[in-house]
Amino acid sequence: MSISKKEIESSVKDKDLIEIRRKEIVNAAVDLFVRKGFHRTTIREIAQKFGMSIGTLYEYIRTKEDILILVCDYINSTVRMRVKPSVEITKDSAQSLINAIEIYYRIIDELQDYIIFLYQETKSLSHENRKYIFKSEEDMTHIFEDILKHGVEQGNFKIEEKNIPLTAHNIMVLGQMWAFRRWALQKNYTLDRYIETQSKTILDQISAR
Amino acid sequence: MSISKKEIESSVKDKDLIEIRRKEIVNAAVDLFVRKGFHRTTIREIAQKFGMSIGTLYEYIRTKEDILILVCDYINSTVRMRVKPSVEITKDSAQSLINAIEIYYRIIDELQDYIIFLYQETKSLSHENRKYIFKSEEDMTHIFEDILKHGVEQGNFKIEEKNIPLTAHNIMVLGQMWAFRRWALQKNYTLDRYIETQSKTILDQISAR
DNA sequence: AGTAGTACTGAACGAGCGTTCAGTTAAATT
DNA sequence: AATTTAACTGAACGCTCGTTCAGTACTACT
Repeated sequence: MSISKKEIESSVKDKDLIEIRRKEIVNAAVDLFVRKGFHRTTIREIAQKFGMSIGTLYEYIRTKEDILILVCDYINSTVRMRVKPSVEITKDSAQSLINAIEIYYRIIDELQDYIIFLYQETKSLSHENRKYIFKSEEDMTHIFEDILKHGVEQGNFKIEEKNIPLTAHNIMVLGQMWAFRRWALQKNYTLDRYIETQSKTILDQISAR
Repeated sequence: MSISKKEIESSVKDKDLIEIRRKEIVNAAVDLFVRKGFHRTTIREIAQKFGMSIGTLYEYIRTKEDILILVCDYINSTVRMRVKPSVEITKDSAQSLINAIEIYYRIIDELQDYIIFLYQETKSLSHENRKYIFKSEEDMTHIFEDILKHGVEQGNFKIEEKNIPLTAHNIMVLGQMWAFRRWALQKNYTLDRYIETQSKTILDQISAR
């Protein structure tokens, strides 16, 4: 699931302990990063937040960017792990899609601060690690692509083959927009209404008439 | 047009000179910010880039954040100033909308680095200045709202009254997505094709059948 | 010529921060 | 009991960077 975790070196030998400590690090860092941003959060704060010394912290990571990778990875897999098992592709393609959209959009609402954080701090990652985050986002896109493809095969949806990926991206971005445009949207719409309206719009668009 | 410019204090008296120097500052800063990000860019680099001393630079701004405000403001007004005059509301609502979308999406393509920058660094602004940027984005949204409203009145579009703002946001975000999802989209689609497909999708959605 | 005001200069200040490392503690091994 | 190893500690290092300010250059007015 998380490739990057394994790639970050540590001077501690005990693999289980690494797992435990890194979870503590991520838990402390995620809050601080989301609230204050990556650059404004200091190593000192992160260490202090769960009562570890700076020295020990540095036994489990090499640089501050490592923590950012851990956090980004954590957010991404949280979203993915909660969407994937709930999504099911049934014969009723429209209903499958509506379900998937609802699940995804509700998670975005719940984790909106984290989603915004991802949008804003991905750029602070090195090229290679950024690619990893994009990869993870493409995995999510595939979930929707699969539903769409299946719907097309069943004759329920009408989308040109080569537009399926684009449609999947549209569905995702219209969801993420709930987070990063909240200053406008959440003043005027409730989440329920938003989900309903957007799903209807998307379905109208692709339904075979 | 630019409220914030007037609000940033300067110890220099000559208003015209302030205008000139600030343009130089913005020109130098915009490139560096977009390339390296706000936090990684130093005052020294900005000053050096156009051969001004650090001391002088500080005669025209109070803090580094002032430069960020100037840059964000510059990007926003550039987009707005290039879209607004080109948009016209004619009797052919569909054509008006297609035109507006094309103009806006092409500018996004041209200024994609700047758009991404705005998305990522708005959070570095103080609460008040962030509100100003959101305000500016809402102004852009109104351009599309007006076209939609007019189309509804003419009986060409079929959108529920209270969904007009949401539709306008959708149109904008589907454009901006071309920039911040370029790692996926620009591999698989050309700009022309993207504009065509998205416009058709949007129009299908709102056209009175 | 003298004075005042304006724009400009860049060395110096000082605070903050990521990172290191000499040393401590405690458990495991011999 | 002695020795080795693993995990942990936090003061100290060194560097960066935003910001200031005493001083210079130049112009305009008296």
